[in-house]
Amino acid sequence: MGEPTRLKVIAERLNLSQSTVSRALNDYKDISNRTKKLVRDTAKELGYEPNPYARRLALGKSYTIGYVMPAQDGQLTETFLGELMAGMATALALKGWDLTVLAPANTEEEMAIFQRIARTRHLSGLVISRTYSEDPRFQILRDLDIPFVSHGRSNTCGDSAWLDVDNELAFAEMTSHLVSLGHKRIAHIGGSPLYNFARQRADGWRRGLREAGLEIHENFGEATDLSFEGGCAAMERLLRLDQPPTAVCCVSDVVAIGAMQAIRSSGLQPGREISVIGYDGLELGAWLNPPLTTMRQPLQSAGRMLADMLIKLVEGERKPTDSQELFRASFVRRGTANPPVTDWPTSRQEVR
Amino acid sequence: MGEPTRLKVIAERLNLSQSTVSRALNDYKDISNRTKKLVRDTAKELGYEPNPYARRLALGKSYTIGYVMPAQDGQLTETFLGELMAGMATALALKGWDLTVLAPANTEEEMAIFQRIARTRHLSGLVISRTYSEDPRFQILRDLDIPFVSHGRSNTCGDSAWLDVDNELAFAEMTSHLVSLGHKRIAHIGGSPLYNFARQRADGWRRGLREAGLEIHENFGEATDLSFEGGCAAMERLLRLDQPPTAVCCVSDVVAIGAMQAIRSSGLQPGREISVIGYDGLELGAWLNPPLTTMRQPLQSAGRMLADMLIKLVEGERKPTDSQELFRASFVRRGTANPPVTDWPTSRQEVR
DNA sequence: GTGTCAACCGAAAACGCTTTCGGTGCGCCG
DNA sequence: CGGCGCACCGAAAGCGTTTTCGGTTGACAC
Repeated sequence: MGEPTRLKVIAERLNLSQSTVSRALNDYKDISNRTKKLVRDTAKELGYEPNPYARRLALGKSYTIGYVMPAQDGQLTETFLGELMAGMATALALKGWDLTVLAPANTEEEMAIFQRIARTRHLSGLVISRTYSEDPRFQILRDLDIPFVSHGRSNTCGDSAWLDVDNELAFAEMTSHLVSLGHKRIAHIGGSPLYNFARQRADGWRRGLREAGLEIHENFGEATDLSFEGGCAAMERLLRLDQPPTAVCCVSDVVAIGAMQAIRSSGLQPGREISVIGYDGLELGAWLNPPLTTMRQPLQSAGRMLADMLIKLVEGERKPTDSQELFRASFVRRGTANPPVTDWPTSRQEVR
Repeated sequence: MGEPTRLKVIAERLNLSQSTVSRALNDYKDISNRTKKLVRDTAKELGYEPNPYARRLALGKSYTIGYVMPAQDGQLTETFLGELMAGMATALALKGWDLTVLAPANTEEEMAIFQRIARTRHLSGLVISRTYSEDPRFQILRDLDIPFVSHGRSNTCGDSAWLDVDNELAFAEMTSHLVSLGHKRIAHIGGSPLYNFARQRADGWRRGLREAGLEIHENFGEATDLSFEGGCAAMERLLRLDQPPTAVCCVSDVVAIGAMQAIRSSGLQPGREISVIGYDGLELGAWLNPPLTTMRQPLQSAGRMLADMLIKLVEGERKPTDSQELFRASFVRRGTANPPVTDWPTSRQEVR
């Protein structure tokens, strides 16, 4: 309805110039305290809010960053998107910045978006996620001189800014937890090593075994789809081994749930003959029986941190090399990680 | 690195005025075809992209809409957020519009955001979601004259624009499907009627019963938390009835999974003694055993549609009253909806 | 009484785009 | 040959800020 109030009207109302009003509001020191107060009061009274686009034009800054949604390969059921974005949005709003969403359908579109940003500078920074082990985006964004923070590291991330959870540590801990329960035959169902987090988690599993002085059976290291079916198939392969594992670390909760399914349909019970640990901390894991033991990474706080890091980067308050944050995942003890049972797999034939 | 190319440089390069170049690019009819082609070619060659903020300032339009994330009451595990936002973002990008995310922590913050938008007009429209049966936001946004589309209807939505899925129809269909399987004692585990979709779904259940000529036992109509525990507790209450139901329609998959849990822990099997149907079409429902029968609503397309509707609204190409879209949920047949077994609940005592 | 300095403010340019208005040429008709 | 209309383009204003630069006061010292 009513036209927004502009600098002009509050200037006219006070018989001041626009520039005085502007400087009063921006707390310049060559404006008397009396007029500052006067200006601020009437600004508040009239409900003045500066026009962001005029402001951005004048200042040559965009006060906006973009979040590049993970390319929609499969389903976009990533349950973490909501929390992560909420975290970013709130942290940005605190400083008057905006968050815009970019949803490239494929790599070409993503590249086109990067090019456009480089040309118009209408976004002053980006947050990218779902990083690959060899991820060309790092080099491209550096070449285009677009400030960015990645959620997840990469082999190619070089000196750029990132925030990651210590996947390797998490899976080392997961493994050693199983060791402390008495397990000796511990397998890993991982994802494609093209995904950097999958590689890190597999590394963590190996490190956990090494630190426990256990041998690494390479046929205990499965790589599969990041899906229920993938976990199912991988677990079936493990179950067909001569000496199957007594515990498995799974790259994700969804994969773990698939593994549980495979265990159950071979007549065994997850958490008894074979312990299972997932990763993600999905709520739904608690609804299974037995409820899935897992590890959870912080998301809202990660989102806030990503935003804060990027702002500092854009403002030049910090260099990329000083913007590298490693979060730690926390254990969620539920029902599928228990000491091994003694009569298995020795008595395996009888079970079938 | 390099400064973005501006109108000025391409004007100088061609010995034309800025205004000519601008009009050439915007296809004004008082520019000769020859110069239009000339201008466009060098614009492409130099990789020209207009500065969006200058453009928005000059035109007085923002070419940006906001998506108000559901307030973070509990967990933000809404699995649909990603898909919905991806749909909106892609539809907007097609027309050169931006999507910004708003994440108010509570109602006061939400109101403050609305006020600010009304003052600055820096967003030309909003998409709101998670609507309540009595939702004050409709009136407020109308009063503030902010164009908006709601994802979900409300009693208070009046003449405004909305996109909704026909919840009532879905639950009527769900119920009549159970009737066609032979069920006569069909219960409903719903959510708080404060949520409009919960009220609609309960209505659909009643309508399904009515259309089948079945009596409506009001103690078959449960209302509970939208959570696993809520579904669990409600189902336990139903199981304690003298004559328990042989089938339940659940307001959501998560609630349905809770109900399944309660059924199982009372010694019965979901899909045999008691059929269960959920709603949402969550992937994870397929991983349970038996896999959960459910209904799915379109999300990516809903997001695209929401964006398109809002653009038309903002551009004045359509009135809110002509922007009301009703989607239809589709059945996902899995394993928990089967004909009733004959020896139950007659032989109930023996089962226990 | 003149000069100096600080304190305070206004005029105006700039950001990069759109759009109105007016002004050239040219052909064409009367 | 005067006038008219058309096709094409440039100058300039405007969008709402910020910021530079300069100018006006008054006080104060010399």
